Amino acid sequence: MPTSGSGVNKPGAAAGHGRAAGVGKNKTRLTIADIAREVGVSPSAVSFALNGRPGVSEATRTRILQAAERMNWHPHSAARALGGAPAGAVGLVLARPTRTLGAEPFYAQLIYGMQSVLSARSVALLLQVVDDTEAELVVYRRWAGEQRVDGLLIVDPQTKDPRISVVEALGVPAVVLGGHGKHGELPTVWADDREAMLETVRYLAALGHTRIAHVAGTPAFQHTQRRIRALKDAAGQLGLAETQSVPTDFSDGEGAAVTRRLLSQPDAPTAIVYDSDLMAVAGLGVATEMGVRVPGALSIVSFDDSVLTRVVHPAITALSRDTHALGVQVAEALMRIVEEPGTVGDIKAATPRLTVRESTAKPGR
Amino acid sequence: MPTSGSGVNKPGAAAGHGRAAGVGKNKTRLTIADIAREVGVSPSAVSFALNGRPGVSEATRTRILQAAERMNWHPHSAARALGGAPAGAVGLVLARPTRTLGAEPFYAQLIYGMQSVLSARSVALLLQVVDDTEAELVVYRRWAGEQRVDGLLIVDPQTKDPRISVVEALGVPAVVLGGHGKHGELPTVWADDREAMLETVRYLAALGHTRIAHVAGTPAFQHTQRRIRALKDAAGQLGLAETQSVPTDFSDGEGAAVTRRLLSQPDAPTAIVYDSDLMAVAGLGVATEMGVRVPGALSIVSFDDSVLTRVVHPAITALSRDTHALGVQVAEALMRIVEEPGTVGDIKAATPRLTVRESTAKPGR
DNA sequence: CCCAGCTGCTTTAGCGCTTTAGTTGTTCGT
DNA sequence: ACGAACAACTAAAGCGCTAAAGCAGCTGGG
Repeated sequence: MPTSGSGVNKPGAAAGHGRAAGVGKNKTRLTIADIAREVGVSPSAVSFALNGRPGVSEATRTRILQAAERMNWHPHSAARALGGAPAGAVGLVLARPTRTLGAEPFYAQLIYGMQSVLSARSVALLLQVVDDTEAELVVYRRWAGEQRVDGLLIVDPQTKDPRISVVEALGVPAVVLGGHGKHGELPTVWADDREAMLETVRYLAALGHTRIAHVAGTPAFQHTQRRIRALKDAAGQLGLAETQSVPTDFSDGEGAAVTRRLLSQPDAPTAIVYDSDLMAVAGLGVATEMGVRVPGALSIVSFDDSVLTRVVHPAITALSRDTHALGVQVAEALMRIVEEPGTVGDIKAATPRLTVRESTAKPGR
Repeated sequence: MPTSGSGVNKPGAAAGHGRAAGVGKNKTRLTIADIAREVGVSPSAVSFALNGRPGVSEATRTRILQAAERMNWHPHSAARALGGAPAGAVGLVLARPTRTLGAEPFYAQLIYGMQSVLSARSVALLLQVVDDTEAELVVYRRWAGEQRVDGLLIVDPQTKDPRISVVEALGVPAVVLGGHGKHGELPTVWADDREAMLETVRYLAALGHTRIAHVAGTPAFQHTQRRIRALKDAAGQLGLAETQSVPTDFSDGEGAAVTRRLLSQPDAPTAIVYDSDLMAVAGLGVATEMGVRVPGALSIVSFDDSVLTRVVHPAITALSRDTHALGVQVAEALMRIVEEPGTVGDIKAATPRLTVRESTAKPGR
């Protein structure tokens, strides 16, 4: 039912209708007609002047601009959009189970980075948080139908991602954040997770670790798969026999539970790589609780960096990247594809670099 | 020729018209006119049917609704808005220094809670992150001028908050999150910070603490002031001589620095209350680093709760509240004030309750 | 048997802006 | 000196939708 809950709309309530000619002018919006009257020209002249198009003399243009400024006029976004202009907004949908959401500073930083590009162009960000991919698709369809957004950012690409084809079919320009390849025609901004994982494992191996575990994220995510594969490949190259990847749902609870299980094994790993900072911190907590000294008996690496990893003790070695800068890159790509579709290819963001802190050391007792 | 008056005006000339309408890709939006044509009625009949207003028979209404459904039609939000309908969006501006932003799960949870109300009504959330209050005002002015939002949520009210009067002047319905009183005519959703602080101090005093410190947030925030005052009052009532509040910028860095300073004093506090979970964790880190045992030699309480406090060791005693539920309350108030201005008064949210974990105990030696 | 009073539509107007097609008044080329 | 080219405007149409007004056809009270 496309119609049912149409926003805040409450047509019935408006029945009272005080538009009578009698009483003082009801609060009307300031329009270009007002400016036109003020300056003594036609509305179209005002439009020309405001949009920097030819058709008015410099003198008139200046007078119009000054009047608009003085009267504190702003274009009515709906009126512009109706004429075919872009909506002036891009959309971001976050599909995350409640618990984990918000624990990760990643999206907040990303959004902040995006804003520095968007707000410079006066483009708004429409944000929606939903429960699952199904709900996400509904939002995309609605936004597209309502012409609310000019572009979309799709995050956390999955291995078989239904969103790609839906968004492509809707014809809304979009950028995928997070993985290389397999996004239909949509360009992607991606970081080299594989290389990052390889670097991490090489480092741990160089320290002398052979039993390395990987507390992974949701297997449905492409980047999870890539990291798992990278670990396996690295293990092969370096001759590490006992590596393992354990999938989780990214929650601190599972991170803790898996860590407890790993550390209880007869041949417990001497190093654990966590796919998120929150899980790494939770893992550190478990180690402390079990009396496993970090980094003495266990080295810990987080695949994501943030205040979290710095604030705990010992501070956690992490793969850090400039999330703010990533947001800038993403937003720029998005603006580009909105303005000139087809001109944007895949963009490689900086590879996360290992920031060594206090949680990693030679394995020993 | 059902509707378009295209026959009236120089039919020949219309052929050469602007858009590449001539050949092939006729990428026109689906409009109610299309539905009207399909069903064999006028556009207004379609409008009536879709909006559930009288003026069409039930039979026709059904046919129209089915056609709309089948053709997957969605109302063009700009067209509706232009007619005077609400924009179908509410705005939230976060003014925060980069560093601290994102470290706090609070806003993510709040937004998630708001969405459960907003998305049920198909109202979008416009989010903007800015550097300071000045920039925030600019955004409000623009959004109001562009008629982009129907309502605003103002967070972190300050002691002398310039935003209140600006927003009131703009005439945009708004709700203030966070403090009681002094918001002009704007209603507020507030939690009883004072009571929460009193409860905390009473608890600590009951444990036997007399030297209690408070690592506060930014003094400009109303809630910071309220907490500082509450601590002072509690100290008076309970006869605690050496309490103190130290303002910070909410960052983990200052939280750590202040903690270090406090613990280095000759008569170091035996309990510290932190205004944010991030600072509490940072403080815990400093204590660990300085060899001050928690809770043995120092009790720690966080004024905000989240995964953060649970994930560290020892887990931190915190004032917890249901942020998601708060988001729901806020969004409901906002929707209400948008639809029926004047009917919303101040709303008191649940008082944060002390969740005792492992970081608090009797003061030790 | 006429018309007030419905019901169920259609027509028309208009929201604020952009855009295209005029319409002046000037200046220039020859 | 006279039309052409141009500059600087104005007029008007139209984007998709809602809402007020209009208008057929029917009903039923007098």
